[in-house]
Amino acid sequence: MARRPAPDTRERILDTAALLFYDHGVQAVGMQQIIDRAKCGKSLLYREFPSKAELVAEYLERARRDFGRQYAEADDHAGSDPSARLIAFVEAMAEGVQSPDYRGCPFRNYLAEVADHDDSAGRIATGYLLDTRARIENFVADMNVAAPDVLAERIWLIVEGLHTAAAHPGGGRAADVALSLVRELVRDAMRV
Amino acid sequence: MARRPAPDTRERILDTAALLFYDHGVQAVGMQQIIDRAKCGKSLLYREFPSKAELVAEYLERARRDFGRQYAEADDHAGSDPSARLIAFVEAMAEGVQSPDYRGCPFRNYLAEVADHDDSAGRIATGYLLDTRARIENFVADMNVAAPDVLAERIWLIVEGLHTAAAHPGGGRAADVALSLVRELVRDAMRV
DNA sequence: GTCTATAAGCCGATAGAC
DNA sequence: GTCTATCGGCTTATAGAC
Repeated sequence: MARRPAPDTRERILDTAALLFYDHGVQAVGMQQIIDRAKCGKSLLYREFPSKAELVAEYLERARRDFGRQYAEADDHAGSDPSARLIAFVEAMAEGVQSPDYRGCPFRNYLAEVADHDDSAGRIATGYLLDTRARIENFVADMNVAAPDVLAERIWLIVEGLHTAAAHPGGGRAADVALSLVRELVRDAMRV
Repeated sequence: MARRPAPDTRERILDTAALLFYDHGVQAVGMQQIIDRAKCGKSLLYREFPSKAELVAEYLERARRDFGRQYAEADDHAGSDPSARLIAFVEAMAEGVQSPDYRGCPFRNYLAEVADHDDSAGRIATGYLLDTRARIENFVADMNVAAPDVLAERIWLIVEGLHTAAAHPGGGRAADVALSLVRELVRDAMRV
């Protein structure tokens, strides 16, 4: 018999690739870099991930799952009031940008650096954005406010700004600013 | 003497490079592509721009000048009231994202795709963002509102969101949303 | 480990104005 | 013919892929 495959190879490679992709951008990272860092051979990487495009897609897909889990957990603690759930969702996103080595949202970064949004990874990234936006719209729709479309559009704009501003110089307060503004908009919308 | 140099060579190359860089991202565009499109030889490009990094820096520097001119023109028509000048500034930025082939802010895109912000181009991009933010802060400071820092931070977040959201699917209304929200924040801040 | 494509950058070759 | 702006192939490194 031959050597048994290490069980966590795929995850280890994906971990390594994810770190590099996030820190340096997808295009700037070569397959050789990932191989060196993951301490695996080329054939092993290419057995698990048939191409770089596939590896990138898996990186984003896993990020989507991870984010989805975080948001689901935040939602569990938020009770059933739609406005509370909305705030909890924005809080969870705001928490995500607070890391000192935050370098932007992986999906937004991918869409900014790759022009073609119709490949596999691009569809995951745009899908994530559309899902996030739809989630906000659904929460707002359940809130019975006067102009739900306006409120949802505004919150979406702030969420976009949150992820972008936090990655820029002097963006350390973006999370607080976004949260306070969303809270105020929600409060005002429900008061009327 | 001998053959005269074509007068607009440098501008033509820079025009071509700018279009390609903006449409496909800086990293995805090769020097050969620029050479082919600009219908010039390699030596000519390398005589005008000693390296790709220099060419990218010139692309961003020219964009900064162009944007600066647009904003200065908008400011000329805005009168002297700081709140009107602030609104005019945001209107000018909102107009900029309305193009059907808008693919994001060139500076923000560059920072998203290149991790190292300490090279020549990166300093131009971060400088542009810091200048824009400072301009907003200065307008707000001149407005004599109760909490100028909060207002400026909020408007900056919305401006970041404007540029990001407009490049994403379904972002066609981002300009209107951002403008109406900024107008409302300014109005509320001055009412109190 | 090797192979092919392509990147950035360099230099000999070409050609057009005097 | 000569001088120089410009061209396009060449070199080396590195990419992705088998």
